[in-house]
Amino acid sequence: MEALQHFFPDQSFDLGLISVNETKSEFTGDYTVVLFPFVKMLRQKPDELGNTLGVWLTEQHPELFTAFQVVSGFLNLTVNDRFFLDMLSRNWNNQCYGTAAASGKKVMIEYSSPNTNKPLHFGHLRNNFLGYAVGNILKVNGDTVVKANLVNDRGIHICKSMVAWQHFAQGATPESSGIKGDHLVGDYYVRFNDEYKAQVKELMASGMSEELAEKEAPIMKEAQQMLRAWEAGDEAVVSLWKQMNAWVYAGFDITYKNLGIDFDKFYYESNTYLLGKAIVEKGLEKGVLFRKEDNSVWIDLTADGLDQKLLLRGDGTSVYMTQDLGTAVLKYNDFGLDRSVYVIADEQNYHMQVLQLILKKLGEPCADGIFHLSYGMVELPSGRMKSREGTVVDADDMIEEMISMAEQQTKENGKADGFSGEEQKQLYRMIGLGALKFYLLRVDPKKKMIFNPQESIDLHGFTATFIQYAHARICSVLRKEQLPVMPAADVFAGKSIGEGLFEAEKHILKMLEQYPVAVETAAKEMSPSVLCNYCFSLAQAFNTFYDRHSIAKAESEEKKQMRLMTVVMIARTLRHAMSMLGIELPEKM
RNA sequence: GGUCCGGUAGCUCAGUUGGAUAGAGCAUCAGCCUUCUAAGCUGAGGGUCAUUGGUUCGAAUCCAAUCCGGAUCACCA
Repeated sequence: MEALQHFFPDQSFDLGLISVNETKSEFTGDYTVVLFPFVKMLRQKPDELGNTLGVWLTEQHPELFTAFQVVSGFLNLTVNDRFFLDMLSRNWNNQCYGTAAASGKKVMIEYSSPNTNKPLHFGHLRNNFLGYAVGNILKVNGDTVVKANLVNDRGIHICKSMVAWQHFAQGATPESSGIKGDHLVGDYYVRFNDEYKAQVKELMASGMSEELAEKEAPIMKEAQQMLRAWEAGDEAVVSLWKQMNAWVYAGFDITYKNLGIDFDKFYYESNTYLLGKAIVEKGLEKGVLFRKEDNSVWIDLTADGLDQKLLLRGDGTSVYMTQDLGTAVLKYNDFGLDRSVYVIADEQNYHMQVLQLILKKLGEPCADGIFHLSYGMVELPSGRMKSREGTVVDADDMIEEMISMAEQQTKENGKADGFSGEEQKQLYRMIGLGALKFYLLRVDPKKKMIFNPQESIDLHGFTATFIQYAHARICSVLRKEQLPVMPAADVFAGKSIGEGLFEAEKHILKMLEQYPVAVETAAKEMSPSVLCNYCFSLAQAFNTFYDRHSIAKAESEEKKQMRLMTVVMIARTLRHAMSMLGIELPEKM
């Protein structure tokens, strides 16, 4: 690209017209320049231009290009092997290859954000993996990243669990029942709903309308009463609330740890739910917001193609949006953020659009940095998961199931023979969790996805296992062969290398050279799937090479050393990329 | 009804700012282990890129309309 710019010293035309692509495999060459864009400008036939350009490039930059071919409007350039070998000698042992220089930008990524009335389910997994991975990707790409979790720890949902616990638990605790805290609390949430349904049914049987029965069910009134007591600071209620939330957090900690996920900062809605009112007051003064007759406060977004939105109830209490306004400003003030990323399902697209627009209208500086990383819902083959219908797949169960599937398949293949018990356990974890993470991250976030249990445990093809296996094969070779011991200069002085890389070798080096670009793209698009695809292709390229050429019995000592450097760099790159996704690679499998 | 998102092989998905004969994996079929790990490799079949029109040297990609699927438009969070 840079070489090309010198060919056109005349800056009168747009250099953006130059487009360079990788050459398709059916043609000879490595990179292709598309000639059509220049034709008009230079009034030359494409093929003539291609020849002139090709001759010029190979003469001026023999260190870069060794040959060219012009095929109907496309200039295919063959890159000098030396270029790739230089890249290899510079980077094969570079721990930081792919890590970008600090950008000076501060980014917060909020994800997970669970409710504290029930355990995490399968739908949360996509959120958790996505947030964790994107946070890492941004970090590697140079940003300073704060991983945040906004815990939804208050509200009617938790009161429901509390009421049911009071009625039915007879003082059961996680310790006394042996049930994980989040599951225990979740059980009483389910119990509440059962009881509520029964009461509604009963009231309707005695002649009440459904609508009225839903309002009058005693257990629901009790929960609402409890919420009011909580907001009034009632000691007994607050103390029960603290206790049950503590159980849930202990449970979440275990789940997060099992998932390999962490956070730098926790926000709790019980601390933030009152924020935002001051912002609303300011908005009223500025005249951006208006008050209706019943004293409720609204913003009119109809001019922007949206609706009117409530920001404060008539009685002065906040709604969801009010809290979110407050939290957005709080985050910004806490860290001085350049960007604030929200990992939230696409059902909240409208909410997030409105949130950003309101902040903008209020003149809040945090508005511009807000980005909604929206992802599609995870559905089962039978349709959408519904907690009320019991079709929810529990996250803890899912993890365990994946690990035991991994164990079963590993044993069937006899792959863990000679492993110690502890090594086996670790391996099953790596494979099971890796498969799950990869399965959820390999698809573009904004597409909704169907979780197919059978497919997710498949360990062939486009999976984490495939990549882990390639890594293990490399480690196996490196255990037997001496790491490159010759100085790079000596290795590459050998004529046997300079005279021609095999296609499979060159393909790998070309891919490795492109790794930093892949990281940059993944960061720019906030898409871990870019890395999934990259790693799969690299592993595939390695497998092809491995099948075709021997490392141990290479054609010359220099070539052997060069191949060892190459596979070291492949393994390092795979680890670097996969660790951003939270996937570990075993040395043996 | 308004807004937003999606529609690519039987299935699940890639496809950079428009570029050559649209690519992977799964599934199906045919080959490859006395030699560095066969959870692998090689090959075959499989397509009206939802439909129609437009923009141009050139469209899966950009524009318009239509069809199908989903989300959302709460004094729930």
